[in-house]
Amino acid sequence: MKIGELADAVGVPPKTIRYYEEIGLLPEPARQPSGYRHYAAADVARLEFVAKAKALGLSLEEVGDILRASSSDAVNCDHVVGLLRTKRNEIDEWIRDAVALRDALDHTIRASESRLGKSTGAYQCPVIEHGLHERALHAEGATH
Amino acid sequence: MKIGELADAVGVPPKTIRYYEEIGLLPEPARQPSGYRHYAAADVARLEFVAKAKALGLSLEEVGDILRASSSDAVNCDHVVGLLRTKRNEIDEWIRDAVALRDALDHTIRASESRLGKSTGAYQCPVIEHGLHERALHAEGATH
DNA sequence: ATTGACCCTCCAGTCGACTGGAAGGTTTAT
DNA sequence: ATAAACCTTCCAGTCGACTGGAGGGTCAAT
Repeated sequence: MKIGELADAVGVPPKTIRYYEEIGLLPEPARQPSGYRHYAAADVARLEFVAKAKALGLSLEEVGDILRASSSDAVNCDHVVGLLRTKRNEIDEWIRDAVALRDALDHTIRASESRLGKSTGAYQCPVIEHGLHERALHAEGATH
Repeated sequence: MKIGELADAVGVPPKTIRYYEEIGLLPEPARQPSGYRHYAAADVARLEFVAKAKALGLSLEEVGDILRASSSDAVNCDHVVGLLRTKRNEIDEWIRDAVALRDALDHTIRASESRLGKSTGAYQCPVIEHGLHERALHAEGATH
């Protein structure tokens, strides 16, 4: 299988496949006499795994960790599960921040609507004068 | 007020303040004869606004939009509220994706725990063989 | 034989929000 | 007077995950 076929099979551009190889996510494939990369079924599986893990929100580095952890001879993969658990908790935290942020914006918007046009301060805009200033304090650390 | 004092007052490094000036978030300040930037109270307010809006999850570009919208002579700021509403909806979408992702990981983790050590396939790891593969389909588009 | 689609490598650029550092001028404190 | 701590500009680098393009080789079909 050539790189374009692998690309079509998995839905990942050839450039990206070469990039994954470069950063060590995919092993260096065999080469045809022409120099073309030659892939086998196992490569489809591995690339698919990368694509899916990425779709699940893991970074390429994390995917690499998992791949390295799981292709070591160990049958044990506590390591991998631990990684996933850590990731899960990170996402959970992120959700909490995002919910706080959304709620802060809701407040800001509602408050602003009832005050529209009644500005007095420097920015001529109640959103800025009243809205964000106070609510922002509750959403700190929500940047991500 | 010199840049370092403004920096201390708001908790933003001098470098970052110069950067904000460069990209137009802050106006060019007055200069002392020495060439040092000279800031007034209004600059503290504006920078604080930037910092807080950013903490609320807005990009610097979005902050710039708001600042431009609100410092135009219009008392009306439907524009700003509209911006916030759009942002709110975006965040809401993130949250839905993230929750789906977290739930997928929960499933994966629980399933893996009950299968630990019972691997048969190429990667010697049930997480990869059984876990991510199926669940990943439900989490597509969750990358952010 | 020639076109066009593919493949190769290598280098550079993108996005956002900074951050680091060099080389030099100024202010403040001792 | 001198050192430390500040300020100035400008240029380059960082992170992650690619993407674009130049310049060239190969393969399949007409």
